[in-house]
Amino acid sequence: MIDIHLLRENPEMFRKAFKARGFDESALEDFFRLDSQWREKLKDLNTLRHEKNDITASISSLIKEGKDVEDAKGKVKSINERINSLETEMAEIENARTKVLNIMPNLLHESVPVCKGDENNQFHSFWGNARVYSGDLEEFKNSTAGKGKFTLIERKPVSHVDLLSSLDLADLERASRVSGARFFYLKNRLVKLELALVNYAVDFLSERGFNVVEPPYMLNLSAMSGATDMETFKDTLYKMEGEDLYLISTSEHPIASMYMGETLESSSLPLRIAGVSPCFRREAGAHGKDTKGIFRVHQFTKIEQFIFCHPDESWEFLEELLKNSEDIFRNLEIPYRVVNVCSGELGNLAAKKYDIEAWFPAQGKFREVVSASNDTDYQARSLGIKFRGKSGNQFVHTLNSTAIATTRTIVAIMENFQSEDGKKIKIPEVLVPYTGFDTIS
RNA sequence: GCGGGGAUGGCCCAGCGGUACGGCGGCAGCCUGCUAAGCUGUUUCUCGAAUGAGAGCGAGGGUUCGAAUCCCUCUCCCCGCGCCA
Repeated sequence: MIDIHLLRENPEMFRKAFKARGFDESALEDFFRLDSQWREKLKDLNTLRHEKNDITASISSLIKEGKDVEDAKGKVKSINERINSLETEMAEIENARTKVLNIMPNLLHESVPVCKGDENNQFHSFWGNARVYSGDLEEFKNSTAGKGKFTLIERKPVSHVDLLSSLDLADLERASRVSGARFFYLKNRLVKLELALVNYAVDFLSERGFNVVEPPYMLNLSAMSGATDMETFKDTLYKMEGEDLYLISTSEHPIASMYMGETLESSSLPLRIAGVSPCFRREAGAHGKDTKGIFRVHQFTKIEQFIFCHPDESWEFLEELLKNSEDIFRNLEIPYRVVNVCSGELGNLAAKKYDIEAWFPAQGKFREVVSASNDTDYQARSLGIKFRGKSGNQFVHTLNSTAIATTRTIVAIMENFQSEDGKKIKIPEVLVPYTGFDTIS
């Protein structure tokens, strides 16, 4: 949630962010109309409550003096009626105001490119030496502003979907029978590869000062809507029938809400937390995209980085999160580019977001494997997470970034580490101590 | 699931129908010729330019002129019993 006081004082700042994100600016007018109504009624309400408190206090002393209090009681009764109706009116106005406020997006960092469409995300950097099939060279060069290093290959690598069945690494058909499309049974060495990725990421982040957490896989509505923007996420989340519980779509949400309603000591900041959990996503509205294989699925495991920090430090921490994720992909030897996500494609919470997109030689494209965001105080305000500062309590800043999403990283390994004949997959060196084998064939 | 006990400010804890006591910690200041002790103030949210006012005792209802306090429903925690990987 945005800062209501800041909004009242600097509406133009928010109007600018609305425009850049392609939001309907009428929400601002709605807000100011409702807010001034609300404030006016609050004044009346407080006056009435004051009167009431005075009379109630006087009743106490009247009783002690043995005087009649019926008259005073009557007055309070009529004041109570007015208070009640005012409160009802105010609750309605406040609900409407909160609704408007909840859909309002965060302000933007000045470095965020203003435009719409993923294709307009700003190229930031490239790392690696990509294996590029001649037919994909154009796409590769365009995607890297000509700065991408590459080695041309004669044959396009086999798709991960074909490898899954030819090497007996997953059973998608039976999964679809028992659970539906976009589910999978992972099999054999791919299971170990997934566990290796998890363990590798956990060790990596532990070394970089993160505390590891396995969070609850379900959250109640209050925590979930504090941690995310339910308006956008309602199509993503699975709801448990008959329970006030939602399956998490990322461990970002249970980690963010871990400190819901708390005021932290400033000496405890920054809090670096790494979460390991499955992620459940309905992927509604993704029909027709990546329908085969395990690239886009309803359930996958993810290791997530999360930071609670002092507001002055969050921009440095965004770079730290990006660096951690980049280092992981460098260590895995997967070529990637980093993009600065443009204003029109940012989520409501993020003030800035970097995506790491790995090169997928069989698809001939860069695809998102990591998202690193600074949500500034937006998420912390919705969740009520503060710290005790020198000049009073303030909201912390929160940041999150993927470390490894297993399924996509597995696909990236299958495409980038495939032998020429498409019959073997080499295991990235850093993972071998975790897998116990160096090839899948 | 059953019975019993609980939930009060960052933390600990008192109050159990008349408007939240005290301690610890944090912050600010004072004092002391030394980072110790002591003293004073402050410590949540909302509205207001401000003196100020209002709200707030796990959540939501109810009774009452007045509820942290009494009643009802719910959530969570602790202790026992039961069940269970």
